[in-house]
Amino acid sequence: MTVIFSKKCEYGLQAVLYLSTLEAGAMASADEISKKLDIPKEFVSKILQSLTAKKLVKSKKGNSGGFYLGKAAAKIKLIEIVEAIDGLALFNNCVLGFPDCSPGNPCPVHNKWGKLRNSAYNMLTSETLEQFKKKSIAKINKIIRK
Amino acid sequence: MTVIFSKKCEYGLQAVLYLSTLEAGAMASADEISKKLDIPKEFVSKILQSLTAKKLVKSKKGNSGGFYLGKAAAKIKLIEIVEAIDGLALFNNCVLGFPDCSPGNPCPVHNKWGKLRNSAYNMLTSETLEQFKKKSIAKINKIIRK
DNA sequence: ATTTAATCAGATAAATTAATCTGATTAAAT
DNA sequence: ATTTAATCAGATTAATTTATCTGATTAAAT
Repeated sequence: MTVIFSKKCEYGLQAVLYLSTLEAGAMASADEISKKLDIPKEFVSKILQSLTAKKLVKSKKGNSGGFYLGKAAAKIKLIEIVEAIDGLALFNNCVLGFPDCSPGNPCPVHNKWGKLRNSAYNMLTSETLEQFKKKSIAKINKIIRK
Repeated sequence: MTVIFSKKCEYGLQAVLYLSTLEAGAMASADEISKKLDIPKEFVSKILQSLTAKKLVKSKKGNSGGFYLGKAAAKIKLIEIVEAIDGLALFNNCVLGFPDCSPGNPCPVHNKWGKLRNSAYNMLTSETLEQFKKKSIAKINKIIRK
């Protein structure tokens, strides 16, 4: 294995980045998102449902319904999605799995990992979806559906 | 979830760090390791078996047998354990799960993650088990078995 | 020789995560 | 009104990871 985020979280992040590229007022169906990102439709649908429950995403039922961001892209940070899906354990637990890792009882890589973890946290908090928009559009447009 | 290393890998790293704290010529049984690190005996046994197959660890069968490092602690780096158990996908795959993430086709956090990933790699390659020895001893001695 | 305590090997079980399926509800469009 | 296409909800299945069990082999100690 070796993973930072669960598949659920990866898909959630991708889907939310996708929603952030839509023009104001537009929405995207689970089917559209699934096709554009090449991820299982029912799975992305479930994930967005859970994000809907947490107000990060909104949905509209019925014909021509779909999902859209729960608030302005300029007000959403990736960490919110991560927290909603995977939680913040990554930023609290010992990277080597030792119990009670802390400054007073550090594992062999405690300090190094601490710095890294802060950088990771920063990566997820310093920019908003709005600031990622250009890059998101570029990346999503290059995904080739198998 | 949200994990860097699998449980298997965490336990493997802990066990190898434990072996590195033994005095020259000594070995430790799966039972001893299990008790000292508070991890399931059969599991750590299996993991060390797989590391034995890869020559990172050696074992001696029979009464008063056990496991010991396959080479000098000064010649083993954490990355070798990680590679043997989890592989190096962490250092190759996109952190957001996008396909074909590369400088020419980057995801929104590609550059930031690239730097982080290098630091993580460095954390696992810059020091040997020998250099971690003091810290390993200190940490292991503070583990309280439940 | 026998006992004991260890690794080793393979099967199995349990738990978690990932993915899919089915049916109900909702609402726009015809 | 009916059809159609969407979310929603919950159940189910599949896959993977984590953990345990059983028995065989090995070798030191008595």
